[in-house]
Amino acid sequence: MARPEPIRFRRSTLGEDVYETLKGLVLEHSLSPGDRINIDALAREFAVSPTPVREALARLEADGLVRKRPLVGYTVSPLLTRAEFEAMFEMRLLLECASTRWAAERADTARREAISGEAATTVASEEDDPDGWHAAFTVLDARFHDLIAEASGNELLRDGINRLHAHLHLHRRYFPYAQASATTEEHRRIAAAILAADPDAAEAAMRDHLSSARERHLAAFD
Amino acid sequence: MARPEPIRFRRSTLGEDVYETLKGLVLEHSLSPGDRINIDALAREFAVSPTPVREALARLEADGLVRKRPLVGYTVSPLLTRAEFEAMFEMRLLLECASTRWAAERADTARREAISGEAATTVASEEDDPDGWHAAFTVLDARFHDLIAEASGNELLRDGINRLHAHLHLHRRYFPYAQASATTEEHRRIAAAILAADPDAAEAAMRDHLSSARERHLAAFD
DNA sequence: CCATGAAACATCCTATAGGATCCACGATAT
DNA sequence: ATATCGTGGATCCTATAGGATGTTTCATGG
Repeated sequence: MARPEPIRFRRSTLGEDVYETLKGLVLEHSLSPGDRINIDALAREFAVSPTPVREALARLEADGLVRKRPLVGYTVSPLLTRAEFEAMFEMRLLLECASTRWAAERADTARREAISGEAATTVASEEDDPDGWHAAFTVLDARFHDLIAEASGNELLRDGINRLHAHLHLHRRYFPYAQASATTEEHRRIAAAILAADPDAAEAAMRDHLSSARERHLAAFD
Repeated sequence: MARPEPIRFRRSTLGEDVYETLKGLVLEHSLSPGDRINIDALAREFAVSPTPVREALARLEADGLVRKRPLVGYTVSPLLTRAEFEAMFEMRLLLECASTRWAAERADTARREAISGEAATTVASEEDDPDGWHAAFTVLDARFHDLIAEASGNELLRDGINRLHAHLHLHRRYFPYAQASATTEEHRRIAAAILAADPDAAEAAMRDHLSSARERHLAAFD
């Protein structure tokens, strides 16, 4: 807990900036799951008053990233249990498959090509910074799935997927896995099916991808 | 805009109570879609300070019930457009069908019977209070779907469904429809299939139910 | 040695006040 | 008449301070 950066920001409102910053701290594990969050301490650290911090925490709670016990305080949400993780992947399977199918059915040409382009992109292999590499890969993965969700044309679906992605990201940071090559190949297959406007193939490819990803991640629970 | 109730509540924290109260006001249309929300005025009305009101609004924004423009103010979220409404029902179809299938597959006996019981319940037909009757029917419907979602054993799924229900409710209040008898019958079929542990039949029944409901609601857009 | 109760502490929660920003209105120039 | 600019008012946003609550510690009795 040593981040004595005053952090001078002012994009629009302090509450907004504190929210984004805090979200980043949680997602990159500068704040660990289970940690208690001292509002006054955070306020001092950010050189702001507790008021915008409270507002940011209220929003983070709605995202499920922090938990609140009234008159006691906030804590960073604990890591998913195995059961919760399985439930999360059930939900992902549901949402992502639909997202992919609809993208294959409805997306305009520009979006289809954008998805293919994203799938073709690979992370520069900086061997000297495995941690940074993993982060870059995660960003790439999130963007790929979000592009598909956007192409599905259903913003509620997109929101739901992104909401899950935050928790997936959280889990990944704790149990990084290195099988990125398989993931990239699976992404290419999905993108190809979407480009070909083949909903069945696209959904099947996404289903395979998520099933494989699920297996890869489940190893962390052993 | 005349609700001079001081509102003395103290369940746990003021922020929590204000959140629940405001949510109720929006859902029952005491605050109409598009209305500007004056933080100070609300605080005076509730006899609290603006601070907990802000916190409640931050949470409501995450629920999608209010919209925020930084440095300008909050407004009640506008009613769903036809396209958004269709997207919402697409999402509902996805989530509720899975919810029903899993409930039929996994639920324990007690929950199956609870669902059947809820489906068998009918709203007392108070002819003198059609508005109250409609509200009661809405509550019944929400509880039925939530019971199934709970029985599905996936809390994330349940959250997602309830999130959608808030918007459905909002739309319903503006365009009340009276075909409750059909709804009740459809509920019974779903409950029967779940009780019989027949996932395919349960999912199909839910699909029919939602398709019918979609048709009933879509009339409001003509 | 363990259980119970009370007091001190830390922290959260709320109210109030002032600075900052946006919007609306009106005046002036073209 | 229209467009542009400046001013006033309303409202939001943030900081500070004090009351309220939960937690912990420590002493006391069994």
